[in-house]
Amino acid sequence: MTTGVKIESEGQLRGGAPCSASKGAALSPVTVVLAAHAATLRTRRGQTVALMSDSLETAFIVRAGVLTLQVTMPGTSRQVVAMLFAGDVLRSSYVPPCAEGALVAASTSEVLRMRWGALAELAAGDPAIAGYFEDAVAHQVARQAIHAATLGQFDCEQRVATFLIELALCTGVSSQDGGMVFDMPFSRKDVADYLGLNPDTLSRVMSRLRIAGLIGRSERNRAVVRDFRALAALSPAARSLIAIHGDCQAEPPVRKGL
Amino acid sequence: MTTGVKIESEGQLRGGAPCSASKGAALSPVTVVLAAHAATLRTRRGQTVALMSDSLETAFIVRAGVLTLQVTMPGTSRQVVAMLFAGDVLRSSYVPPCAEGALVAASTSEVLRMRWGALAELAAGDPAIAGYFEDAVAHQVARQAIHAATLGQFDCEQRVATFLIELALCTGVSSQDGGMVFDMPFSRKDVADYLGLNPDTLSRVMSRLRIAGLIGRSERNRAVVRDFRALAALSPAARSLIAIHGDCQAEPPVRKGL
DNA sequence: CATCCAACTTGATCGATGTCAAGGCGCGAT
DNA sequence: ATCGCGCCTTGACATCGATCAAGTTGGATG
Repeated sequence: MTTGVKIESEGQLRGGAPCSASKGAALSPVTVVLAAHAATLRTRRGQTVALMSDSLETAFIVRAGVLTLQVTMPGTSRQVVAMLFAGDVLRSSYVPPCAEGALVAASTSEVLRMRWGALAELAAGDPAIAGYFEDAVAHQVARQAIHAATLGQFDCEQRVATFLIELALCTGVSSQDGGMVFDMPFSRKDVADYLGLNPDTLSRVMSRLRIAGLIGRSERNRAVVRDFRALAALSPAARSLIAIHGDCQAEPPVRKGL
Repeated sequence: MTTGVKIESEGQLRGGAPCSASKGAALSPVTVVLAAHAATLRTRRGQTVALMSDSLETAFIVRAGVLTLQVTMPGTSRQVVAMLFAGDVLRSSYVPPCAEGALVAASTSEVLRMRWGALAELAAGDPAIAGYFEDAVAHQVARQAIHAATLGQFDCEQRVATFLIELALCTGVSSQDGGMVFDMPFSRKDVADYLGLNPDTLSRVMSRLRIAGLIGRSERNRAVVRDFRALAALSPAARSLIAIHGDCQAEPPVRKGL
């Protein structure tokens, strides 16, 4: 609360280039139009955003920052279902019934909120809005598929590598020597819950990667990937992630052999 | 190929009540309208449906049967990302790039296929279609969240219980004694790949459940849940699954506060 | 500057689950 | 009917990752 960063201007809250849902850039014209019909929420790290207002279905559009969508089934520890970046969208009905769902800001972030009914109406009147929403959802569903494969098939090292690559692609800036630097908006427990790992195990894997020189020792809340290529070699999902997230970065989308 | 069941009439391919995406019943008016603009694919068990035609983005609407969406990352075994039932929808862009994706019929099934662009156009002209599609997607995203929690947090017994409950709710018919009977359209390996388990482990868990009397020994391609309540008690996701899938059964869609 | 506390690290140990291999069952083919 | 094959089951064993506990770090606070 005391160290909160004041939001100055839109779109550059984080160091990295904003990662957007597929084509729609973070501050695409569509989100500007939507902003006129929506409430703009500005959140700090750790803040929880209510998923329903007045028990009405609600829609959210992330304009900046990183958030997590979490689900807790009775008797188990929470699962971080998805990381949400600029351009991503959310409906409260995306959270399963009879489960505790939470939308939590991992960093200072900016989110548009409106009734789902209002958004559906806008979308009905403007194909650009409908298309933006559909494409954002498609993008996120594809990421969810990668996440499912990560949870179901990868060993712990592959999971961690996958996570680091995703975050680096979405919020990182490359250094000239093949490395990347980015903010780490998550606690160890957050990451563990995203990857379905034990926090201790996660710590061990990170240490191993650090010793191997793939990642660097970093200050609090900051991460350094020293050798992106080597990290990518560890993750079976690397190519997919680069294809899906890469085109938000500077580089032109190469995407050979798709 | 030789034992294929001939499709006689729509909507009753499987024994159970069709499970639909939220409100839209399996053969809701919307899918009837869409059928006029789409190709109708009829598939047998094991048949793979091409996700793209002419490298154009394609949309699918499941009208009957069960299909699986599978993703394989290089160097790992496949992950069954989702089971698709009547009412569910799919865009080819839901499959991550640079990964091998496949849509495979688990049972005799019926699927509508059309260009995504054509569906988007229809949706733009008819809010009912747009709403049907959006709600179907929301429904599936919520199920994906449950699946992620299953893969990330549940132990093997909880995973198997969760799977059996989902399938029972979607395709099963209840017997009077608290049990349910349904077709088992998946091989042991399919289920294992859905749950992120080893097939041998799955076999062991099923044996344990059988010995405990929760499920019954069944003929080939058929499953019997003897004690649904006891099975539900094993799965932390049971309440969510019942809430999400239950309303395709007899009960009218209550959904208060939408 | 000293202290406190939360978050992280790391070692030792255990158990759940994966792996391998042998055996059984059922279905289709001959 | 019998054979052969694919799929499933089950036991023995190996291994990865979870758990527990002690120690360390670093930032916040007075």
